[in-house]
Formats: sequence, C-alpha cells, structure tokens
Amino acid sequence: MQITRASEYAMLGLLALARRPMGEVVMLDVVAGEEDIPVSFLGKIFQSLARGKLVKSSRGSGGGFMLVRTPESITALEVIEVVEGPVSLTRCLDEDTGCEHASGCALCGLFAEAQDRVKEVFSGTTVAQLAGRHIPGGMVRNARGRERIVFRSQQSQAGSSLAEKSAV
Amino acid sequence: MQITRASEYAMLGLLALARRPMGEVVMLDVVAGEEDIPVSFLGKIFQSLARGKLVKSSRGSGGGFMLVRTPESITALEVIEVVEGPVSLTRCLDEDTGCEHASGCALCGLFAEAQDRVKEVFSGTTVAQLAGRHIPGGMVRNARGRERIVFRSQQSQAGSSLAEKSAV
DNA sequence: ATCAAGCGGACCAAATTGGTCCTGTTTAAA
DNA sequence: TTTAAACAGGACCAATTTGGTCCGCTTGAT
Repeated sequence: MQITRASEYAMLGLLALARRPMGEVVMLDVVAGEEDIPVSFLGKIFQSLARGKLVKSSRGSGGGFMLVRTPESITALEVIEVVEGPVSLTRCLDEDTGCEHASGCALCGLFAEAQDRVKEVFSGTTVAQLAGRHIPGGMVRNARGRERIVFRSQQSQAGSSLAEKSAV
Repeated sequence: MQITRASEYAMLGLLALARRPMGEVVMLDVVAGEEDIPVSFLGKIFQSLARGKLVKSSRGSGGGFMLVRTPESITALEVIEVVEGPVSLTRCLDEDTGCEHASGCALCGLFAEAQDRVKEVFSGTTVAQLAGRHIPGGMVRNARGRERIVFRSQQSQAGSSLAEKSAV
C-alpha cells in the first residue's frame, strides 16, 4: 500500500470539487492553484479519476471537471486504487506475482493483516469527511496578491507517532 | 510504511536463527540457502541487523550470526525499522520534510491513522510467533537434488481483498 | 601463517516516482 | 465558421529507490 503524491493530489483535487455545489464544473488550473499542485501533473491524475468514474470531464471552453458521485459515497480507498491501481503492501500480496517464499510463509499472513487494517481505515473515510476537516491551504489571498503561507507549527496534529525517533 | 525485500529477508533470516537453540552461530550462506535469499544481499541486511543490536556477528572461521535477544522479545516493527529506517506511509508523515500541503490538511490525519494501525500490527507480532507459523520453504530436497517448489494455490490465504480488480 | 568468515564501500541495472511537453480533439462562443 | 479554450493521451525525462554484486580489508581460530 504505497501512498504516492499522485494519490495525495487526487484526494486534494476531489476535495476542491467537493467544496463546491454538486455538479459544478471546475477548471484544472483552478484546482491546481487552490491546492498548490503542478497543473500538468494534476491533469494526468484527473484523467485517471475520470477513467475511474469518480469525476466527469468536459472539454472546450467552459470545460473542466465535476464530481459524478456524492462526496459521501467516495471512499479514500477508492481514490487510491483508482490512481495507483490494485496496490499491495508488499510483493507477497501482489495479485500477479504472489508470495515467492513458498509454502508456509508466515510473513504473508502478517503483511495481509497489516494491509487489511490500512484498507479498513481508508475504506472507512469518505471524501466528504475529509472535506469537512480540510482547509484548502497552500495559497492565501492577501492585500498584495497571492502568497504562499505554510503553517509548520500545525504539523504536530498529524499523529502522535511522528515523535518517536527510532534507530537508523 | 514500505515493506521492501530487505525487510522480508531480514525477518526470514531472523526466523532461521530463531529455529535454532538460542545462541547458536549460523553462517550467512546457511541462512541464505534455507530461505532462498541471495547471500551477498543477505550479508548487507545482517550488517544492519547487527548494527541494530538484533544479532551479533562473529568473524573468522566458525563465525556467523546469532540472535542476541530472544525471539519473543523482537517485534516485526523493530526489524522493519532497523533495516528500512524510520519509515512512513507517505511523505506527509515523514519526520524531516513533514506535510507540505500546509494548514488544515485533512489527509495527514488519515494517513497517520492508517500508519498507526500498521504499526500496531507489526509491533504486536514477534519473531517467535512468526517462527511458530513458518515452514522454511523455497527449496525442497528431493531424489534428484534441489528443486524449487512454489505453492501457488496457497496465495489465496493472503487476504480476501486481493481479488478485487480495480481500474488501471 | 593461513584460511574462513564477516565488514564495508563502490558500483550497478532496473523500476518507480514525479513530473513536463507536445500534438491532438472536443466544444463553446465570437 | 473560425477560433480559442480546455481536456486527452502519448512521449519523454531526471532523480530516487530497489535489489542487488564485487572486491579488497579485517578479524579470529587452528
């Protein structure tokens, strides 16, 4: 279960759509600007989201992207799997290759359990829930135009486990 | 939380030691042979394990590796962190860089929770427990010598979620 | 002394990540 | 009916990570 930038950006992009009235069409560079994502990369990601039927695109002037499902119905797991494909925590759990350590490999069971826990968390969280907690960030409009503001001090909310420094 | 071959091999290597009486010294190529791991790569990994005080090495003839702690006291999480370093599910949770999406990034919270679940699983499993479930596998001796045997049919035990094929 | 074994650094190829860029198509609007 | 706006999709790219190999060095037992 590898969470890359692409998944992060996909979720942030969906949050940008979810903040708006359902069905509203938003241009790529607007989303990219709000969430501070490279627009060309976000384009690729939204292509995936469109193929995965999470958003619909319309072309031509006045075009852009809109949600095709309610934010309440889209889980984080769906988003991740649409952009990353059917991912797995290790190659042991990969659909194609499978575990190569053969017969009684105890590790597979362990990894499978860990992966299931992760999937539980992600499948139990919807875009709507995230949107509720999310403040767009990145760019903030002030008197002189657009300026990047970063609140380093707020990182600590990210998780208790961040503090534990282990051996390297 | 990225589980690479190195972590897998490290655990398998420790299992090989755990199968033996505590304190027994085992050579690298014996472990590598039992678990079907490239010996030179396993050497690197055991160097890490030695630095992480999970095993002790002795050099010269008759040398090899031995556990310095009981299999019951070594958790999977420790092993992973010794070989991979302080890993995180995403860059958002990385100690150094931290979340770059600024202020109210809801994703960090989500990722942190998922990561904590994974850590729970790994910190709740010991090498001893794994050793109990593990059958060395990989190589099986038969009449004509050594032959690689793979039990494809046993993959399915790895997790129910493996079957769900999502769009790519 | 000598041989067996791990140590540690240099090196390597392949895959993945995180993008960019350019040439289409589609569509709305002038 | 142009034309310009906007996404689609493929090619390409550099940097990093992964998964190793190799070789000369050091250590330790006989």
